Amino acid sequence: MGWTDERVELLKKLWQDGLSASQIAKQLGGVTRNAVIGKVHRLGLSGRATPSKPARTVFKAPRPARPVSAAPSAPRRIAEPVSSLGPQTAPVRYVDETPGTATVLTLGAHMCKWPIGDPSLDNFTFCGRRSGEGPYCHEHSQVAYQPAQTKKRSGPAELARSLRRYI
DNA sequence: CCCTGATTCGC
DNA sequence: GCGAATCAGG
Repeated sequence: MGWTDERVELLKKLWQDGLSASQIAKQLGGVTRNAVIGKVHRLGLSGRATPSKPARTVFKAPRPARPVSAAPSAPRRIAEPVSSLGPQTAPVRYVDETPGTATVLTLGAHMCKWPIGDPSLDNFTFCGRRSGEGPYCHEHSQVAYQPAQTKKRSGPAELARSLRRYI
């Protein structure tokens, strides 16, 4: 298939709508994403808010490093919250609150290590509030350590299946 | 390994 | 002009 006026027009539209090359290729049909990209370049279109990519190549925000004052040795291990429990865990609705104030650098021994935000982003922080014995503060502990799914599901079949996972 | 766009280069 | 192969990155 060649690039008819219609197809080129559609390509332009989709590209500037923010679709990825592969998505456009799939929608146009008969072309690969390489063909789409090649055409895009030839048309002089390029640079665009790409989804799923900050597209922030060049400058990489030179880690300013916060003031920091305490916690000379921050714990390395990052505890991860248990999020995969049974189906349906809507009840939990703490969320939001005050954004974490602790960074991986300022995170102290007795600070809540509940992750706030996307760890892949640079504004990622930890809850940072006081934590007791465990790694999390009172509130986040409740979220992290939910009872192993209360009632329901306790039949022989379920039990057998759940046990098999640990063999 | 999935994805993204960018570039090259034989056709 | 075209696009597969390849590159560079998240």
